[in-house]
Amino acid sequence: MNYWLMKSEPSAYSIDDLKRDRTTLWDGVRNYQARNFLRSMQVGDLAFFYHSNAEPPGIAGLMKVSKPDIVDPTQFDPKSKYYDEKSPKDNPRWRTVEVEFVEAFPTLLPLETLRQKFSPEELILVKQGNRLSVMPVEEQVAQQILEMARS
DNA sequence: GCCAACGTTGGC
DNA sequence: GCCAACGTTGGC
Repeated sequence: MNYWLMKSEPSAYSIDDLKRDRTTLWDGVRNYQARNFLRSMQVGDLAFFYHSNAEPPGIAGLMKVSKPDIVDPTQFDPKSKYYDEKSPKDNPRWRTVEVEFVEAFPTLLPLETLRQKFSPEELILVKQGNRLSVMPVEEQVAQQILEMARS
């Protein structure tokens, strides 16, 4: 079982939206490194739900991978903002996963707190200029995050 | 809204 | 394959 962190702008889709929907398809990721992480996710993996471009930004909750390696349908939808005309139909470029709501933390764990607690080596998220929207989290770090978030 | 830090594109 | 120009992300 692996831990991950996935970013979403809460104005587009928040932890409360996921709580309401119970599951969602994490579509729209158009970065190869993030795509590769998505492809390596397995059912039961846990992922932190990070609110980016928020005030303040931070980790809002936890979710679980419920379906692995799904072809992202938005790449073939000309009306979608994630449409990719260059993606071959017989070899889709963009994959993703379905995630399931696990919990919303009592209070948001702000990026600032994470910066104080973890070095960039421990948690890629806090590396300056990091724009990756899907990233792995070390198990030890994940445990500490859970402890902080739940207390 | 600004802009630094990226990732991508395309000419050469 | 290099790299300048461009577009995007996301903290502030």
